[in-house]
Amino acid sequence: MEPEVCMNGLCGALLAAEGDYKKGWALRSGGFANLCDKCGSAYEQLAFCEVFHLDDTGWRECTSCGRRLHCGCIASSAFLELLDNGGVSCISCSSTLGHNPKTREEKTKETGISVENSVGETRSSSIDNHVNVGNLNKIMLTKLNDGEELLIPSENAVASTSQMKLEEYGTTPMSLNGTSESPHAAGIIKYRESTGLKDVYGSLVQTNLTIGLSAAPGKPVLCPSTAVEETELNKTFSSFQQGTWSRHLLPKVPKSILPQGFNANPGMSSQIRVARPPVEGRVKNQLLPRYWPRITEQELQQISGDSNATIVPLFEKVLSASDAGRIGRLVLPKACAEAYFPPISQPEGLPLRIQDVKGKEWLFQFRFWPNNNSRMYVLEGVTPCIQSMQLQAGDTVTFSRMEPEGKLLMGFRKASTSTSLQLMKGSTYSHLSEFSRNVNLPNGDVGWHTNEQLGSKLMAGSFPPSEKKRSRNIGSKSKRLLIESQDALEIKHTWEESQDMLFPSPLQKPSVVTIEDNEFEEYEEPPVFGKGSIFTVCSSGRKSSVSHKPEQNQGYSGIDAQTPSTAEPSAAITTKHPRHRPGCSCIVCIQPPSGKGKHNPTCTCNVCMTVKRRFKTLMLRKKKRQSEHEAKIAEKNQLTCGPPKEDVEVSISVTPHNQLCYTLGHKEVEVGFLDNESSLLGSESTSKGHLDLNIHPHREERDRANGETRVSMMSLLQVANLPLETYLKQNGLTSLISEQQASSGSQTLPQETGETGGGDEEEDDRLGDES
DNA sequence: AGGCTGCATGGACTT
DNA sequence: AGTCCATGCAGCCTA
Repeated sequence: MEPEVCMNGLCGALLAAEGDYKKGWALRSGGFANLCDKCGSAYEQLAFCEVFHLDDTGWRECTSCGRRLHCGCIASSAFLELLDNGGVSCISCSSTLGHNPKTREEKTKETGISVENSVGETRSSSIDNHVNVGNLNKIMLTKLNDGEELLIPSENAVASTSQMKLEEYGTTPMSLNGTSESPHAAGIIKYRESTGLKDVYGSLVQTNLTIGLSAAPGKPVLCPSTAVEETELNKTFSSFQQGTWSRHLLPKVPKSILPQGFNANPGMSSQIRVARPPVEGRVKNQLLPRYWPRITEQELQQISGDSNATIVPLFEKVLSASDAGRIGRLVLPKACAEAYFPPISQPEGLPLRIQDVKGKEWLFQFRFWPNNNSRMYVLEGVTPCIQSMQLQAGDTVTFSRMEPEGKLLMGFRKASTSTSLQLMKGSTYSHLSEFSRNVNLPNGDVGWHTNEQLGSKLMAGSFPPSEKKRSRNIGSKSKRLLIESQDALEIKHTWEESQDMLFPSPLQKPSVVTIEDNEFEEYEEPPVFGKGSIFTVCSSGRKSSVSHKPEQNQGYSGIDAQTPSTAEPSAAITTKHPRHRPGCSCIVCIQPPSGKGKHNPTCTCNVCMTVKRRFKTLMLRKKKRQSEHEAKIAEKNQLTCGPPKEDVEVSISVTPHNQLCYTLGHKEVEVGFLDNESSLLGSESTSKGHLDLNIHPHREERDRANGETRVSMMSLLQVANLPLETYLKQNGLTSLISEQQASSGSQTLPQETGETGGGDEEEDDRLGDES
């Protein structure tokens, strides 16, 4: 399909070929996505005038459900004129054509900026935050509510595609003036709305406003833009470190982002979380905005009680897993530590008294470690304090200073309440407010990131790149913690899916235990991962009965779904394998690459050979253990009728994805995928007898209407009892025969007959060493 | 054995 | 290329 031109043909923008945007929800640079209200899936909407596809009417189809979606969102509204006939045109075309802008204006007057988005809901914002996009290189925003001017220099222009990276926040750009100075607004705002989860917040507009104000009234105020990256903010804000808070400039929160029942009112802006740039000049260019203390105006007002003390927010930090862990060491941002904490010259540092939200004083050791010719500052002994605050990874600790005493204060903000709940309650900084009832706002600028994390933080399963930066710091554990309460459902779902991957020992029948209306199969033997299990819920519960459905695993990636860690999603994500290097042949590193056809059955690459070796090892081990097992059974049968415990220590399973796994105790190891048409352990008539390392389980899933394919334990045992050579020949692994012969008695066999525990690791290590 | 300490490592990010 | 920082881990300490 040839790229099309903008439907009005005036701006000349090339529109994406259909195939480009229908590939899925994966975002490309400059693109953004909307969520389909029907299926919740995202569809890609490319940056307007860059590549933006409109069909004849300006509607598009959800790539998932086919539902037609309106090309409207708060961002695109900056560019689009929603036509009466349902079509869409960009503002430049619209203005040229003389389209009556009142359509949107009127909507705007009703609810601020009000544009129907893809789901038909009304996204609104204050009219004062009227979207305005000027030309690409220069934007002048004028006449704020109070008459102050905002000037966005060209180098920081909102629409500077080269600099603006709004996706850093996953937010919706908004500018701040009430008049559009640029009738030919055809700027491109790089914008990404969070996608990937069927999240109630996914459709919420996120607003990110960052404004620098000079203290001098009347002067043009440099505004780094409503959407610039942090570095830009840093640069720009450096000019305003000594400015004053300008509460009047706080943007109003779009209704749509507010919790239900939260009515917009003039005080609403007070609840916008503000990232304050550092108040002290010595770090103004060093402290990343992520460490800027964020505080809502309402919180400030709460703090501004009747106390005479002045609270100076210094910085904040999202707790990492390490910070919140039991080690009790809180890594301090270097710049923050050097800026706000006493200077230390010795690694031992010095004790630091910090008062917590309850007024309790804690004594920490503020010290540093030499690190790469630099320093790594830590607060030691924070565990009791963190536990006292019930903080977890993902929560935020805030450091402030009480003036004039200079006492350090430590507040916190729970991740679970840092967004909508806090907006609702407006008590985010209530902890901090306990410090004082009166605060003189430090001179500073306003840099606010309105609900920057609303929604984007929720993308536990698919953090948008915009959150990459922040998520990096907090890791997957933090992702878990950043999940809103509503997303507990997601966790539960994952848990269910994990349950779904358990399968009882084939040799034992599970007993059913009911826990909180959920019926669980209780296994005397450890369940096997990678096989289907039965997860049921009582009739009184939420679900009646859930049998195994391959589709349920669609949410998994091909790898994750089969790895044991899937049962612990966070663990699966946090594994970074820092010690793994190229050539590592551990089971993680040799995950079969996706894409059928990359590996032939005769492929002798490291991955294939390792898999084959392992399979061979498995078979040998299986054979040996089976013979031992049978001997034990015979022995036990003479004494008792109880089933042998060792039965399922080793098992082979074929998942519904045709994935061949073997399980050692609790440990499940993926071997590879069975060829689509073959059953590795099945009948000879259908077996091609080779491992296909590249079949994507989900693709196979779709092709396979029968659902799961399982091999009975007995057949596995039969296979295991076959002479290895026979088996290998049957299954096209003849190459391994010669290999085995070559290596028999030297390396493999002695180890194969060794201890069961750690056998895989031993082999991994050996293979790794070999490689 | 388990906890603690100090350092090393490496990915992510910045310059 | 340099820097930051989250985290792993070896070695030491302690119960």
